[in-house]
Amino acid sequence: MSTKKRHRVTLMQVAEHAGVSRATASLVARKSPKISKDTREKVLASMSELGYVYDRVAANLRSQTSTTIGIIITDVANTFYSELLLGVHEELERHGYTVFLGTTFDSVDNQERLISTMLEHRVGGIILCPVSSTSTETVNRIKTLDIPLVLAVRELPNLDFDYVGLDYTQGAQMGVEYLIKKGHKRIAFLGGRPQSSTWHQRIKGFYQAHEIAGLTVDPSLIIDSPPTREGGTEGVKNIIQHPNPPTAIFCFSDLIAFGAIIGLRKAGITPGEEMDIVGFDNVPETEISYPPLTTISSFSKQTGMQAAKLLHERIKDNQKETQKIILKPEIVIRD
Amino acid sequence: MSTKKRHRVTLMQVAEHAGVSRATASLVARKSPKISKDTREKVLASMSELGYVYDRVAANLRSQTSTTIGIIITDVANTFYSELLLGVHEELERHGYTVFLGTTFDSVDNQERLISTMLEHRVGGIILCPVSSTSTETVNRIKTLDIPLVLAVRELPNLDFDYVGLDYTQGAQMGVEYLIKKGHKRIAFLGGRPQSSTWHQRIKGFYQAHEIAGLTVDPSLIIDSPPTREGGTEGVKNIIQHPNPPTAIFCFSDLIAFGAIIGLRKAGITPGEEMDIVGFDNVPETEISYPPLTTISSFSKQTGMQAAKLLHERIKDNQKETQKIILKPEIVIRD
DNA sequence: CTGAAAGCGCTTACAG
DNA sequence: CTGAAAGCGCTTACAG
Repeated sequence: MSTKKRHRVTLMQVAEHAGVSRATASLVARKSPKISKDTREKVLASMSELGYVYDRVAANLRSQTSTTIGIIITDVANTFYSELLLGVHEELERHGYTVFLGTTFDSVDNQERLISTMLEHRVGGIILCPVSSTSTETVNRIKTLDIPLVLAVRELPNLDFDYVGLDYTQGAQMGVEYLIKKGHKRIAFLGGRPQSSTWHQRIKGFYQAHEIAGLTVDPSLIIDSPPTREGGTEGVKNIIQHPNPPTAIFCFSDLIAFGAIIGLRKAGITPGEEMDIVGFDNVPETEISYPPLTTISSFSKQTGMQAAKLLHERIKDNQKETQKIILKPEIVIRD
Repeated sequence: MSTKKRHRVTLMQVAEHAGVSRATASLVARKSPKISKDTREKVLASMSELGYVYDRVAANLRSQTSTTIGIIITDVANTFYSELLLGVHEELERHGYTVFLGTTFDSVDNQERLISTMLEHRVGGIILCPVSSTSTETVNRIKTLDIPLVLAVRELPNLDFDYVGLDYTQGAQMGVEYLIKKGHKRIAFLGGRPQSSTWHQRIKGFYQAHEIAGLTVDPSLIIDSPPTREGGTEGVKNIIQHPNPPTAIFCFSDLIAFGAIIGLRKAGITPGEEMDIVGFDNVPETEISYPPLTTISSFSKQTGMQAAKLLHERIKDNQKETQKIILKPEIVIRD
C-alpha cells in the first residue's frame, strides 16, 4: 500500500485506456443504448482493468440530480421504527436510492441538525417521522428548497404534505371495545405523553369506546408516562396502588405493555389472569411475550413501504396533489 | 410554489448580497477564525436571509474529502443488529459523519451491490458485518481504493483489517458450563449454520465445556437451522422427538431461543421447568420474555461503538497498525 | 460516435 | 480580507 493517497481512476483515464472519447466513456458508464456493443465492451474492459469506480457524487452535482434519500426516525432500537425502516429501505433500494439514516430520539435539536446535514448532502427527498413539537418552520424549510418530503406516523396539523399513518383513534377504540366485551368495566389507559398528537388520538378512541358502551371513564385511571418500557413499569405502580383499581389496562404501546407486565409481576400480580392487558403496535416481540399479548397492529412496515412509495412518486412529480394514506388498524387477539 | 425547479442559492449569491468576495463567504461557511466578527455576521445574515444551504457534496468533491460513512449490517429488524447500528450511529454522529445504511439479509449479491453504491457515493469509510461467504476480492476492492474498512461481528480469516467482535467461543463455553453446573448431562446445541464462522466458534466452546467437565457430546443433539426465530421453532422439533432427549438446550442465539420456547410450548413442554434453555446475545427482548431467558451478552451496542471508533481513527490515519478488538462475553442469569 | 467547451458549487493557492 | 484563475469528476449541448 502506498503511503500516498491513491487517486481515483477517472473517466478520462478510462477513455484514454480504451481509446475512446470521454463522452463515449461517460455514455457507457450510464448504460446508454446509443453505444455499439463492441465499443461498450472495450470500455467496460478498461474500467474493470483499471478498477474504475463511478463517481455518482460528481455526476449528481453536474446533472443536478440526487440518488440519495434521508429517513429520519425516532429510535432504531425501537422495533416499531426498525420495522418501519425496513419497509422504507426495501422499497427505496428497489428504485436505486441509497439511504441516509437519522435518529432523533424525539429531540427537536437532533431533528434540526439531521435535516440540515441531509439537505447539505443534497438528498433527493426526506421521509420524516417528526418529533412531537415539530415547528412549521422546520418542515417549510424543506419545502422552500423544493425537496420532496413525506411525513410518517405523526401528522402535523394544517400542513399540506404527503402523509402515511394509521387511524390510531379507531385502533384504540377497537382495543378498548375488546376489553369491554370481555366484561371489563374499569379500564386504565397507561402511558404516553398528553402533549403528543399520538396520545390524543388514542385517548379519543378510549373515550369513544366507553361512550358507545354506556360506560364512564374514570380520569384517575389515565396514567401518563414516558413512552418507554421503563415508563410502563413505573406507570403501572400508580395502577397497582389505586384505591379502586381497574381490572384491565389499555396501553399506549406494546413497549408500555411489556413494561407493565414486568411491573405487575414484581408486585405479585399475574398479568393476563388478575389483570387484562392490551397493547398497541404489534411489534415482533409480542409473539414471544408471555402471556401472549393481545394488541392492535399499527403496520409499521407497511407504513414505511407506503411512505417510500409516496416519496418516490413525489420525486418523479413534485407538483402532484398531496396524498394522505391512513391505514386501518387490526386487532391481534392472543389469549 | 413555482412550477420551475428552484435553484439552490449559491455562495456566489451570498457573497454578492453581503458585498464580500466568494472566498470570504466560503471561509465564513467553513467557520474560519480568520474572518472578522463584523464580516462574519454580515455574511451569516445574508445566508439566512437568502435561505442558503451549504453544498457539502460540492465541497467534498473539490477538497477530496468525505463526510459520510457506510454501515452494512445483516438485518435492521434483528435487534442484535439494530443495537449495533445504534452504537455506530451515536458514535459517528458525534464526529459529524452522516450515515449510509445498507442491509444484506446475508446475501452476497446484496452485499456487493451495497458496497458498490457506497463507493460510488464516495463514503469516507465503511463498517461491514460481512455475510457468511464473503470473498477476499470483495474486501480487497475496498482496500485497493484506500477506503478505510472496519469489520464487525464476523471475522474474515487471514485478512488484515480492523475488527471488532466478541470471544464467541468463550461465550458458548460459559453458557454450557452454567448448564453443566446446574446438573445437566445431556445438552443440545440448537440453531445456526455449520458453514458460518460464528457457528464454528460457538460449537467449539460447546465442546470445550463438555471436555472440561469430562462429559462427551452426543452429536445427534447438535441441530442446525436457519438463524431465525422460525428456525428455532422448527429445529426444536428434532429435540422433542429425539429418542433420548436432552434436559437442556444451548441456543445459537436469543432469536433461536425464542423460537425454541414457542416450539416447546406448542408441544406441551414448559420451558425453564421441563427443559432448561440458555440463549446468546442478550438482545433487549430477553428482558420481556417469559420465562426470563438466561443468556450470554454479546454486547452488540458496544461492538458498534468500538467499530465506529476504530473507523474514525483509521480515517484520520490509514497507515496505522490494524487493531482487533475482542470483547469478553458475560453471562446474564435470569432464573 | 468524437472533440472541444462550458458548467454543477464549491475549495485551493496566490498575488495583492 | 479581495479577486481572478484553476480544478474536483462528471454531464450537457453541439458541431462534425
